[in-house]
Amino acid sequence: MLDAAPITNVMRTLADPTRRAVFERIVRTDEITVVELTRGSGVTQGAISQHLKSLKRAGLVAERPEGRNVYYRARPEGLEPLFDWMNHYGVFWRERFANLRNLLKEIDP
Amino acid sequence: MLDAAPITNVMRTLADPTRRAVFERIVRTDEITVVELTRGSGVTQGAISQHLKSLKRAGLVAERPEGRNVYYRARPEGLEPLFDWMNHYGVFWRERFANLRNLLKEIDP
DNA sequence: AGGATACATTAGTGAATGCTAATTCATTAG
DNA sequence: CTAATGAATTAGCATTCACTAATGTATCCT
Repeated sequence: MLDAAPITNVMRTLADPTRRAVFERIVRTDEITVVELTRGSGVTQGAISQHLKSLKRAGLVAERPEGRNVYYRARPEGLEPLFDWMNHYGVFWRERFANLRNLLKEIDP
Repeated sequence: MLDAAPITNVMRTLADPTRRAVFERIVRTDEITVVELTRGSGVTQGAISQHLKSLKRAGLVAERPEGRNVYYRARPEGLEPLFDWMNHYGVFWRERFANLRNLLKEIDP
């Protein structure tokens, strides 16, 4: 069985549309500051900082402070629990599909 | 840009550990009733029914009533928004992920 | 130094969430 | 028919969540 905690963290973090949009924007741009992220986000700078904190806790972003700016970048490894989870349950479907295919082969030669 | 609504639905639905465990159990077993799902779930039958309602709304499961039992089975296509999202933003696992996605496409009738 | 800028943090608030307990509805068994 | 079983639904409750407004803490600029 997969460890549930990291998957839950990643999923819960990305489930919120605003926070996921922040993450997506960080992924698209190589590095981006908080003010830039706030611009056009529809929420306050404080809210953005809170979302960044969540993303950081989930291992989805990393920060690089430089002067009074803080540059955020995506951490690809952070998505790994999600990938593992999907890979794990995709395998189940493959097995079932293989069985179904064999079954159909037997029935209809 | 991807449509955010289905991804949000799927992610929010699978983010809860209890509900995700229910889904995982449905995936592993081919078909399963509500009493069976309730057994060893740690929550009430009512709670399970509520989780099943969420899963159904998200397109992740389908039901087959038979007598006074209702059999639930997984709907692989329900995970497609999640696959699409990861395919778009999880660029780093592109190859691994593309393979998995093609696999599911074969399964999908 | 003093003001402005970038970001983080806090308290407080309304809304949503997951749960239980109890009820309801439908179906099967004795 | 009556009792029991499977499942859905409801009301109520405690907790969590996302947000704002305000404040705090650096850092840069003149």
